[in-house]
Amino acid sequence: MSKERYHHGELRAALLDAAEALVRERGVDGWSLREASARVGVSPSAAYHHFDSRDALVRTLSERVIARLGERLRRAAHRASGDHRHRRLIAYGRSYVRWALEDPAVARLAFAAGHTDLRTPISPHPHDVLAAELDRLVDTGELPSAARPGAEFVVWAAVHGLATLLTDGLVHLDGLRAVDREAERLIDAVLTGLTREQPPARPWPTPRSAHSQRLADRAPDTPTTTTALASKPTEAPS
Amino acid sequence: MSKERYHHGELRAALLDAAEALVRERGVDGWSLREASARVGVSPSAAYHHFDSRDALVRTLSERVIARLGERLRRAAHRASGDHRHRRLIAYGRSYVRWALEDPAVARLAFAAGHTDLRTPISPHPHDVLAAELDRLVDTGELPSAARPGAEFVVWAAVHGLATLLTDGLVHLDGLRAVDREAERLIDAVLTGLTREQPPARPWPTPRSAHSQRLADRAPDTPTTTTALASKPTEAPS
DNA sequence: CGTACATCTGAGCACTGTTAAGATGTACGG
DNA sequence: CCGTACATCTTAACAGTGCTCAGATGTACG
Repeated sequence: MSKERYHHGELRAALLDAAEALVRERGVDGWSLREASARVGVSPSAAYHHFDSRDALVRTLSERVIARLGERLRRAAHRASGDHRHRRLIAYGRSYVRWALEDPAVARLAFAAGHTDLRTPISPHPHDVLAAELDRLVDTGELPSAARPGAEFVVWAAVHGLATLLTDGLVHLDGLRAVDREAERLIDAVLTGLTREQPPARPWPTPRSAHSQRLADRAPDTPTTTTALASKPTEAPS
Repeated sequence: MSKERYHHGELRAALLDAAEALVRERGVDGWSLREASARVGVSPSAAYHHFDSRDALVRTLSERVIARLGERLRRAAHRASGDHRHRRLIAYGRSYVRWALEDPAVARLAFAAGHTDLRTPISPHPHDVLAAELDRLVDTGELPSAARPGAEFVVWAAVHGLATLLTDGLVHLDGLRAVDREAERLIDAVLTGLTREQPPARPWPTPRSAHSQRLADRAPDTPTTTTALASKPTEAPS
């Protein structure tokens, strides 16, 4: 399955793999389509039979990576143990940040601008996994349901921000332990903050379950929050 | 000061301006050095007498933009009024997010990877402005001093994360009002969370004033947090 | 076996960042 | 007022890029 000239093969997947490896090795922009093609053993123009453009290739890769992250986050939350109130979400946050740090270039590519097609659904999207966890928190009474609507974006912002600051080199923490602690502290702070939130009648669309705040079903009058890249409810990743 | 062939002129500044405009118009990567040179009325290679590479140009621009943001944030915090406990920091967060949304491409460029030289000091760095505000909060007794060390990174992560999610199109809020409310909610949650933080003896380097957590003075034993792009205490921007 | 079709190749276009050598204007001591 | 020194900018060229298009090549299937 290696030496053979591709033809009826998995050129598409092979190109994605090569591109991902190149991003990992040389950074988000330190590679060319030609290079990926060459690495796969194919002429530069072959790629254009599988992707409209280099950008399309990158977008597809981004989606694949995000879906993998989503799966990882879901598993992390489900496996979470301990006696901390917020253990599941702390696991979520820790896993998110660790993922970004393990592969900074790929992480950066995943969320880079323009890769969000709004229309393309992503399998277990990190946002949806988070929303599900928050719903669970409401069910167990650990989060007042009044605080639920939109809470996903508060938590996501916090986690995503820490990950971004770290991968972009704006903040540096020495060692994985320090990173874990920081993530934990952040999640804990945000969640207790949300829990004790004054209820000054925030005009949010009525509480909903996860996988809901989409472009489609926006509340008509109030300003509405929408997520790019929503997903079909549940689905195993490739 | 216009038609004249540059020579003894401000080519350097003019190139930065042209590049910034191009980024604004066509996105972080939708422009070339040659184009910026042409717009300024100069040959492509002229730029190389002022910058080592295109990347160096971008780095310099990034620093200029971050410094401008820092100044803006400082002003916003100082001007803050109202009776909310966290009004100054809410103003900070709101201003940060608004800035990012006003000019998404430029904001993205500002914090993009590799532009952080660790060595180059940035005039009023957003991090330092934030740290100063947190110190103030401790002084007025609104934040327990035990929660102070490292708090800057928690708050920064939250704010930066919201800004990033918005500029990268991962989350969409309809209207500036909604954005402001979200920023407010986020800051408020994080700060109350930090305030009520259980004191499980977090091993942080002893509390310090702002402008402190640098590469230089790290606590020797505990994992240490350092910021890229620190700054001289105070200084008017160009 | 031969035709239809997806798949890949080769050559080439306009463009990029970057370098080297040389032209050009500016400043300033005689 | 001249001439030399120097910073500044230009011209020409390099290798490499994304992308297109006409054609070669292999694969499947009647």
